[in-house]
Amino acid sequence: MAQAENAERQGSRAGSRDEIERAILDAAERVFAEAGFGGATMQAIADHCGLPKANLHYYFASKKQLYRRVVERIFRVWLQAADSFESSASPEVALRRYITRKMELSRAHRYGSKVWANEVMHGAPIIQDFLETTLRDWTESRARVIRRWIAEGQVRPVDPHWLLYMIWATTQHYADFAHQIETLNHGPLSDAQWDAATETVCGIILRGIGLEGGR
Amino acid sequence: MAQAENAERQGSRAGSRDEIERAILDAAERVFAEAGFGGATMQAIADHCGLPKANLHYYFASKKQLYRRVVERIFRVWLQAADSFESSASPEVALRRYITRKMELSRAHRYGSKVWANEVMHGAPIIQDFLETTLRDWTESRARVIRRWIAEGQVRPVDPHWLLYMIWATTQHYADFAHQIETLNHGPLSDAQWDAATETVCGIILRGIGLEGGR
DNA sequence: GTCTATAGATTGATAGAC
DNA sequence: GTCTATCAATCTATAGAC
Repeated sequence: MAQAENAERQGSRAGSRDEIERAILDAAERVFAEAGFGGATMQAIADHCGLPKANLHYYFASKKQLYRRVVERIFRVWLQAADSFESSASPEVALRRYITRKMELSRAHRYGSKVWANEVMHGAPIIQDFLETTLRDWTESRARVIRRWIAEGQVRPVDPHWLLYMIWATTQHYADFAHQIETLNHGPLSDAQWDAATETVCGIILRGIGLEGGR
Repeated sequence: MAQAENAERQGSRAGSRDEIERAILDAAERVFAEAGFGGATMQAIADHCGLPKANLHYYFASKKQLYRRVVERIFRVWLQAADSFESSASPEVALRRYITRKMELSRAHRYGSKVWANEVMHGAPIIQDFLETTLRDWTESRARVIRRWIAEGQVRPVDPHWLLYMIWATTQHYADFAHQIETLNHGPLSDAQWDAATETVCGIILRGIGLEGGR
């Protein structure tokens, strides 16, 4: 009943507080991605979610805080993809699944990827602590797995870091440089093209470290 | 004599007009890279080259024009790297040389690479015509070369575009995400690490498309 | 909880003395 | 060609009516 009262008070057009916040975060993610933090304006974000500008300051105290919430949300998506790198699986399965998941994320969360890239390019003022803790721990943990594969003779000897950077770079490129890719492609990639690109990325990397078609 | 008069008139501290413009462009490249176009301020650029803010407007009419000049300069560096992809060479030599050159550029021109990435991520408002002409022509020309290699059985069958995107993504990642890499590495990459990363990138890609160590 | 109006701060750009 | 002072525009953030 308290819920219904609440909905009443909010008027008919508006959704719940969570829904409105999500709408604002979606709009902000897109505007931050396309204009950068400095180039983004609260007015543009308000326009993109059909809200009066002042309302944004009711839900989020400041532009900086809104930006921080956007970045935190992207971080959760990143963690989700990181989990798909299962150290218990074979190198073929683990890497193929991880690369595929990262490609899917680049397609589904283009704007999030761009915000992340912007944040890192600008020196990671917001997520520096995350880089030094969660990301570093995750990277070293997977590096150990890859070194184990190498010791077992399953994978050609490479520094795991250069391999991981290559996977991150290549998959995220399809989001961050989507505009360039779509210009060269005379339009957005089709489903078939996404599949082909994913397969090619998997193929080159797996074969490049000595997997698939062995020797 | 007219030259000496000119130097006289400019005062003792300042260099030639070209030197001052270059100093401004260097500073602008760095500030645009680290803050984005919207986040960059003329004041910050002026501080970075030790000039009063108003002088910037004497040499460059507007912030937008200064930005355009920075991007044009980066484009010339890009063209220089593109030339290292020699279609007359063997696939091993051509690709290894191109990748190596791109890695060198990522190391030498970190800020330029970031400005380029920013520009593309924001929809390439300035360089769109270049993407549709020079870049597209270059890409299709090299795609034809790669398809020829494939037809000759020298390279495994892959869509040349996915291969080129992979090379661009991986090499530019070392500039654009330098902050993340240096955080994970506990400091800048050493000469030996740059060499090792370059060698690993070459090795994985060449082997991934069936070159080096054949089968 | 929503919206209009505006205060307060920043910044791009220019005027004018030197 | 250099530098100080300042205008004009823009944007974040808030006040206050509804």
